[in-house]
Amino acid sequence: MTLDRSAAAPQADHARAERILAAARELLLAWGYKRVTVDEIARRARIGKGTVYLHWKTKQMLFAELLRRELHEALGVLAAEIRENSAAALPSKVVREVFLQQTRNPVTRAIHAGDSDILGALAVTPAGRPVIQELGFHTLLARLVEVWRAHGLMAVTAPAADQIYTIDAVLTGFITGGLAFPGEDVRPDHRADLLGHTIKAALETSVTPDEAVLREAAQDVLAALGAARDTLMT
Amino acid sequence: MTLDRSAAAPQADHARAERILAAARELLLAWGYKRVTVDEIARRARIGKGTVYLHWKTKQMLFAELLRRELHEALGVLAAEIRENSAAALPSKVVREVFLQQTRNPVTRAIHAGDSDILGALAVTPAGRPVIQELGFHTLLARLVEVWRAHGLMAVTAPAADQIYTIDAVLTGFITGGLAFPGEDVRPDHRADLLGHTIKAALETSVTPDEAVLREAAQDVLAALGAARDTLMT
DNA sequence: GGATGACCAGATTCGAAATTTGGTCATCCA
DNA sequence: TGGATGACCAAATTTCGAATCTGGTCATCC
Repeated sequence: MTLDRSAAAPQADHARAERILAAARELLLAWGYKRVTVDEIARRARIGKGTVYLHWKTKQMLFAELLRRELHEALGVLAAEIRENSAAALPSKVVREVFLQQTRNPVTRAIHAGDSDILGALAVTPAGRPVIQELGFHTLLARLVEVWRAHGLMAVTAPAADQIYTIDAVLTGFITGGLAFPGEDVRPDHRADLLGHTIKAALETSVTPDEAVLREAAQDVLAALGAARDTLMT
Repeated sequence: MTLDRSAAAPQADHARAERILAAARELLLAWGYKRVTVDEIARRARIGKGTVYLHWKTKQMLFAELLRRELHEALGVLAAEIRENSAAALPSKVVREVFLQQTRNPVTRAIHAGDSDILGALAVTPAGRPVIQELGFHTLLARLVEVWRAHGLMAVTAPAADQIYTIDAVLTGFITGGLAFPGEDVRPDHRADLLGHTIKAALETSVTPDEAVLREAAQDVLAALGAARDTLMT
């Protein structure tokens, strides 16, 4: 029977962790980070509150994992698209897709929509290491720029730091949403297109890249994404 | 003596208004909108509190005028630069300059740096009409895009609304500052250059504009700026 | 008759009590 | 006997009424 238990326990453990995560996600979307209590999460997952703490050291770490998973998933989608079509590895396409993910994903959108308190939670890796959000994203962006430059998709005449800064600023601006606009709000897909066009015009090299070059670049971009995803899950 | 008074009174009135405005500006920079009291403004201007209300109906209107003046001044600088050099009327140059004004001006910077409570105050014209800030800025931007398109400085193939949106989003992103950056912060002038480059690449027509065309466009831009400035002062 | 500051009502702040909540751990089963 | 649990605790947050502050008025004064 001990065999049974030692084999079944981790399984049950895993399933239970999933239930907790699912409950946390539901509540996060419904109430926002601050309103969600560990008690309520436990109730929804039909377990005792203490049990939550058998899986995560703190509430913050629980949510950090939730967010890391969403990010992991989003990067996965991006990677899949690039594998399917090398052209998706172009700077403008990647930035466009990041914007769309950010806009579409209910969790990131919920975070962005006022509950930025949660951002503090992201600053923790599963192991407990600090700063994943900014540093992680920034590291990835820096690596991508490096790759794009190496493959001639971006000009190497301008400093990489400037290009990184520009991408970050423009992306931020489009996500923030061109502030208060009277009347008609532009649709996400259309905004994404405008963003893509802006990045392309401002940063991509004008020559249409060779298909072979594109494929090689895509490999490196995929590698960068993979590394980022791994870091995310530690 | 009544002659003397009727001639001197408006003069004194004007000078007094200036003193009040100056005191308000000082306090705004030192304390931020919310901390500043009408009492303190009056004290600094060496007048009674009630006197402030002989000039403005409310505290909000007093600060609205202060901000409108700053904006008026900023647009004046921009106009002067364009008069001196037609090339300054190019989209990228104008946006670049707006960014620099926004960054340099202590008042707008103070507002942007946390005291957004004050933004409510901007939403009032001297007459008491509503919404100057967004609507005023947006109207000007729309008019400028119109002018730039008319003179072939911007592509007319893309919808004007898209171009307006793009400019607004990019400008917002650069002002917001490419969010949290580790380590070195890019210097304002350099950021302005990157912004200019981005706008130029994304929106300006690639052909170098003829000097004559540029001069004509500059005239229209100046007219638009003048109109905006007039509206500002009602 | 223009300037003033005491005055007022509403807004803001303060602070202590009450409540909530993240996190622990003695207890309890399976 | 080890994993699950919920009563429990300290710290944080919320409440709410009192105290204070401040925008705006107006009777008074020069």
